[in-house]
Amino acid sequence: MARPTSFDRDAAIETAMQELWRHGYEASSVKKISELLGITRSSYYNAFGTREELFKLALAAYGAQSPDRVLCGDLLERPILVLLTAMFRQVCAVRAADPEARGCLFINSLCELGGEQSELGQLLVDSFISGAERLEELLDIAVRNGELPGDTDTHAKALCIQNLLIGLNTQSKAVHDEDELWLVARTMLEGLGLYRE
Amino acid sequence: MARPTSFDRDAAIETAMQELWRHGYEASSVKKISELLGITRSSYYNAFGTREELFKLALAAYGAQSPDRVLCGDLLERPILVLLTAMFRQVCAVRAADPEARGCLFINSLCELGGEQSELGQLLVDSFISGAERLEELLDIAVRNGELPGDTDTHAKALCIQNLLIGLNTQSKAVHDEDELWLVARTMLEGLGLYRE
DNA sequence: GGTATTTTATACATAAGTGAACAAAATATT
DNA sequence: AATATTTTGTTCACTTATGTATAAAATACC
Repeated sequence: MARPTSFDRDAAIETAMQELWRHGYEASSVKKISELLGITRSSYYNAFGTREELFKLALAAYGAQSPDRVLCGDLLERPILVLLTAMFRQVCAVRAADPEARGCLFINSLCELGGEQSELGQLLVDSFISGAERLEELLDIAVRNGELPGDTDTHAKALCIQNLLIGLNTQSKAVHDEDELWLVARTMLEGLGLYRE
Repeated sequence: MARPTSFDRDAAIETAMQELWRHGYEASSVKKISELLGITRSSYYNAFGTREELFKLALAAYGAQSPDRVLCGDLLERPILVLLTAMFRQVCAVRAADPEARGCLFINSLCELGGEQSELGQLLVDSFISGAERLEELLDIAVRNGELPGDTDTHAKALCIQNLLIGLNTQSKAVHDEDELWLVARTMLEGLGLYRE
């Protein structure tokens, strides 16, 4: 019962996400994104509200295609550590294959905004903590499944996995060779006793 | 034979560095920094040239006080791995103690600008690569000194150390407890066979 | 003291960026 | 077809930001 939008909302979010991924939050002004989308700022504000709102939508869109999304799923067929190892291999492949070396949008944003005492900064920090807790749960399951020794410090290992993810994604901005990235990931996973073929 | 500057140049660079550390490169406009320093943009341009130039000066000032500066020194009294372990402990302490959770200026900048094909982005990427090579040299010395087995893959371990540094510094934006950070560092170093008391 | 030299202040011009207001356009529903 | 509803286009008012140009101020040197 109203005028329809002249553009594809989901496609616009996707385009905006790619730009945020490329240049970060602060560099992605309403003006720039509007011009990129071929819409007026008027339409931007109307469709998405503030810059923060669109950023949150972009983060969600990113999450749906991120190589570490597998960790959020509920149904895990394969053993957890096999899945984890495969995920890291995927991360290395995807990051090395990006000609723009953008790393990970989430981690980039945490780095850019995590220190600020803004709503977005807090949101990113909270998501990071949730991610670590989720990983710890997965490792606890792995212990119960006999994939890991009973005395495994799953809390420490969960933080280490997060640490490795951060490092690989950021490092991929300087190291573009998949084998080099994988060398790091494999060495670290082996050192943590988490590597599984 | 000329009018002297009304401000302390080194102090100004230090103040600018702190601000760049806090909010990143793009957020630190000439206007903001000038107002923060209590000088006019005119003086800014005259004293430092472009924003890039001041940023490079700030990077140098940061490097001189960074917890990982020990890796650049030539004279190493203690065994290298003891020094390395101590450095990581220092990184954890310093990052946890920062009430603003700014992480590491260098790594923040690599994350923000590393992907862009700008002069600064390339400079940061190059510095990162140099850092990895320097670490590899140190590990090679450690092998020769008998601190590490002869078959150690120093290339892999050097990249892993860089990875760990990136992860800890960025993670410190979300994890403010020194013990938690150290837990990650120690677990990783032990896993890599690099931990020494 | 006069002069050369550099810093600082001020102004100018221009572009980018934000946010709101309001009218015009488009469409689904009645 | 009229209307309610939402999107879109346009304008306004304002701040931020960059870069330059030019004049005024302050000092060192002769």
